[in-house]
Amino acid sequence: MTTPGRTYDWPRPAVTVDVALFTVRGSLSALRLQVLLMRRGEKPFRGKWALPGGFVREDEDLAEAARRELAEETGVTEASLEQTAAVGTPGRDPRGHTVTVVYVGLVAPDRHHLEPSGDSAAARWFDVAGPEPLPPLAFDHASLLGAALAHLRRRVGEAPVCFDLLPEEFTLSELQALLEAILGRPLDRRNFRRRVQELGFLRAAEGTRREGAHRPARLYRFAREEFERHAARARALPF
Amino acid sequence: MTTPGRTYDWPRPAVTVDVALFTVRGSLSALRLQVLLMRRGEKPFRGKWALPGGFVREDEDLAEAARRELAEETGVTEASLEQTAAVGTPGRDPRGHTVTVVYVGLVAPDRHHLEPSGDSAAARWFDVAGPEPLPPLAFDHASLLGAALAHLRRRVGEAPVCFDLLPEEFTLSELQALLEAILGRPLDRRNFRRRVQELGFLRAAEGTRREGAHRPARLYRFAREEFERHAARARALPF
DNA sequence: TGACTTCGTGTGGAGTCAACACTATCGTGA
DNA sequence: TCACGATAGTGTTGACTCCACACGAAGTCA
Repeated sequence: MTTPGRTYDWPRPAVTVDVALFTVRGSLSALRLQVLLMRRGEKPFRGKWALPGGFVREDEDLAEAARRELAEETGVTEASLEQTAAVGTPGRDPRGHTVTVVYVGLVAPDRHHLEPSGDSAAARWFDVAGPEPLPPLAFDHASLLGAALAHLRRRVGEAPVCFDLLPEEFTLSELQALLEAILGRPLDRRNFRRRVQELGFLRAAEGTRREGAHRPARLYRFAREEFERHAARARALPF
Repeated sequence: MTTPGRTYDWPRPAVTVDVALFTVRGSLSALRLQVLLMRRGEKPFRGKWALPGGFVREDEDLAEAARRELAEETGVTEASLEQTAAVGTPGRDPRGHTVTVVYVGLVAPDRHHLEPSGDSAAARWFDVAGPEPLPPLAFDHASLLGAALAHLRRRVGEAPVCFDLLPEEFTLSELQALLEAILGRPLDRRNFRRRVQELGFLRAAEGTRREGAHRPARLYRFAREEFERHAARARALPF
């Protein structure tokens, strides 16, 4: 903030945003955490997979740029994004000095259609932890992805981000399976149920869900107003 | 990361770094947390106080830019900086669209001399929480400062950042006073002493420090090698 | 030598956390 | 229709962690 003149005309680093967008997919008993990658259609790294993202436009907010790039490249429009970090290591982009701001987001698997468009040849979901490893990524995106995933896992216990991934009414088993998929480890069922119910922003809904040859499950809704009221109580969930 | 051509020539946002540098100053019984501000010598906001910072140069790493700007503007060279967040709200800089990456750091009050130079008219330490409030800050720096302080307070229990602020040998009372100043609240003395000693990377040094008409205090050193070995044990201190 | 100041130390009670197993309810198929 | 399989739903206990709290020790100074 110390330029002598009115404007600053020296060579500037470029500014990009990259989005690590996660979803969960699969049957309740085998939910898999997935990340959205795009196959690059242009140089550099043509043909390699990368996080969706792109250049920030003049007079565009960072979060807005992240949303725009995500929508343009993948058709995903309704994702709540959170900033992870900014990275500007020289040499990370062969086209020139580039500072990227990484965002992380979560979307429901059924609330979006992949519509790769424009200069993006293809967009695909990849299992984060599966039998086959992620493909090699362009730029330093492997490292960005790792940081984004760590951020998501730290964050998912602190805020009700995950309720966006569930239908309006859901069962506690669904909620638990969702968190297990994100965290990548199993949770104790009784402890889990006790805690989330003590939080006080789950409202029992009418009816149950019959979904197989077994006892039906109670349905719940996320009571957003209760959550906002008792935001003080919403200290980190110990997951 | 989707430019069609080799380079990207559209108007770019400028990239700056800003540093919220904190120190503690005062007598042991009344340490005050202070932040380093500069009085701007140029438009815009000439005459207002602001965080030190400036434009990132071509092919310069973000952290390196933060260190350079800090050194150029204030003469402070040995500060370990940590990234807080990136902010790029349109309109936050009247000169044009500017994305800033905020760093937070801590320095010992006696290990630096303020050497405002170049285009900086003045640099001064201000009490963060004192009888007189901070002056109005340029740009959105008040908000950046708040976020940086929150980051520091979250972080100070997780890593031994604060040992940089102490002399080679220090007493537990000094360490406690330091943390109290940073956190802005008192800590229970016995709990504090028990915890830090259980961490296992304080090594008792020879001798004591006589500093008044009372019982002298044992001296300790920070055993960095022990810390690195038992980094696993270095889970968050419950401060 | 008495007063003052900070140093240094341990326990008990409350709350939190993880581990753990059985009954309830439904569908299915013999 | 009855036995089986599969998931839903529910409490307790022990270990650990956290916080609150008070008094003797060791030095200086008047």
